[in-house]
Amino acid sequence: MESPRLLDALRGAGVGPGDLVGLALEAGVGVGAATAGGSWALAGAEPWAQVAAVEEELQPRWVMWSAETALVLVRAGVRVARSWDLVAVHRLLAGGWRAEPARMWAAGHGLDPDSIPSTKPADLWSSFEDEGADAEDPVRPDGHLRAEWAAGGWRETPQRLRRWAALAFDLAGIQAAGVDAIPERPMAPATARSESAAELLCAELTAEGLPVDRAVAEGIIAGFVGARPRDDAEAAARRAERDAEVLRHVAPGIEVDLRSNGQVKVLLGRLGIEVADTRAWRLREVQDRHPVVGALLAWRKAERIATTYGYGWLDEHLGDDGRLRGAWSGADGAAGRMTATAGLHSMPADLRPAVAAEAGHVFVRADLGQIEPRVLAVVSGDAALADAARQDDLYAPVAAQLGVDRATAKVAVLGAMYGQTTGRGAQALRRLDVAYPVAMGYLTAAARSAEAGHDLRTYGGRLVRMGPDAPVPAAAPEAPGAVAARGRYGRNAVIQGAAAELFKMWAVTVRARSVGLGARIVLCLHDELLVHTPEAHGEATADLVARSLDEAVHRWAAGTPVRFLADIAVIRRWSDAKGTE
DNA sequence: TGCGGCTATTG
DNA sequence: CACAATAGCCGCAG
Repeated sequence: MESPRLLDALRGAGVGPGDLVGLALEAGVGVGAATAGGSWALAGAEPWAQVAAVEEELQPRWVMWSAETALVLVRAGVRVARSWDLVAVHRLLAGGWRAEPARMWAAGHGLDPDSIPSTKPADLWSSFEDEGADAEDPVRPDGHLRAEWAAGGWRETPQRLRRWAALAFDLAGIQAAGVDAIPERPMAPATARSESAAELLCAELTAEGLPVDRAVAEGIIAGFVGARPRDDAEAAARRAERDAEVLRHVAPGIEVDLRSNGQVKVLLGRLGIEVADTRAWRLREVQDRHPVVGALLAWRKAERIATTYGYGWLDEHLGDDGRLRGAWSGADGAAGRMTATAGLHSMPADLRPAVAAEAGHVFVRADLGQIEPRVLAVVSGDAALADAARQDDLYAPVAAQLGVDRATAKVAVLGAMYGQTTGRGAQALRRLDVAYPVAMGYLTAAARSAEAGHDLRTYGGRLVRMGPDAPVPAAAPEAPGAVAARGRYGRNAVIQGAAAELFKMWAVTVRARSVGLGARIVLCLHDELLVHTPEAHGEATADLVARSLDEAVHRWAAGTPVRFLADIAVIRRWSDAKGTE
């Protein structure tokens, strides 16, 4: 048991709730901490105990270089309420995805990222630069972080942890000034705090996982691909059986690799069925022409389970404790939605019955209705659309305004946000321009700016990079359609990105308010939350989720007439929830 | 072996 | 089949 010496130091320095405290820690080495009043180094094998003591007494805002620090804490059983995540805020300020310490440091100090020193020994220039310098100083004479420190050298000694924590504290101050200095985006400081908390949530999601009932999952998988094969030979036999079920519909002796779309297309051609490609919706159109088509569609579904969501998937990602784990990221490289590996965001609906609350627990499932058009109403400031967004069903008043049916109105609104220019919604789109000129103008301005290669900022202040190294056109920039593709990307990014910001604000509010109930968010799905909570607290958690939405909306868009509605249910299995709209 | 294309799933 | 994501397999270039 270590004595709470860090607590004494920070208390002595006058640290109180919400004050920034730089933090760096390494198992087996110790912990470093820093504030404006000084910095401290403490050796110790389990440095998180020091952090836990400070958290309990002082509730500071911990400055972390990345969510890796949060993951170390969570895995040691330590949860902190507040953080300033340098990676999250860097991505907000600078856009893109790359956020190594040296890059963030360079951005904060106005240094050219191309001049960041590398660790390569052949880098003579950086060796020259280092001559005569103190290797214990993490900052080089030219202002860059020393490569050896950034590559992990900061972990080596308590003294280095102290310096690393001090640098984090300094960089947080620079970033905070940066988010305060975006006059046209007053929400940016709030977004920075919310995105930081989202990184804490991601660390918890990564460490704790999603409750999955293994027996139920195996039963569902067996229904598609049969019982678990005992060895490779049996697996190959099962695979051959599935293929044979399709091939029995064609002449014997025909060799077709069903996994090769080219060969499938040739096969269909020989049967007199010409298709442009072999996508499922196209195959469905010609399903009545030959029985092999239906068999092929069923085969595709089973094949997907076999290859992606089968026994191998369970073995790789489902722990003995019944938790399915993937790596969570707080913001993708584009507009800032949360992402997760292990297929957590694209698990087939067929598998949802396997996502089951543990004994003595229930799920609270909540999903936002029509979040994107409601977000459009807020961020564009369109009074007419905001008026429509007062209703439970936004599309009903829009349809009445346009003089079209609801389905057409919905397609048109979604088309406007995605950049669709053809099809059923095209005519209604022109009516949208007349009825909601402010909202449509907002989207058009984003599209034009993106087409010209100008960066965008979301409502919450996230930079969406549209320059030469933007994530979007991977193909030649002047290829036909590339300009239009940039426009669609930018048009959508300001909506999807703002929706992601609101969603995360909701999620971290639920996280903050649910501590006393023992409720835990176990899945975030862009507009949907799944919360695992003790059975006795199901209704209380549902109320909390609803109140948290009101609180988040109030903070995100104070005074807006736009309503954000959540469908909330207390359930035992994810599949118990009614289907989405 | 790496990468673009195709396909499927989710929001 | 518009916007975003992860993931797997095929076919081809190096």
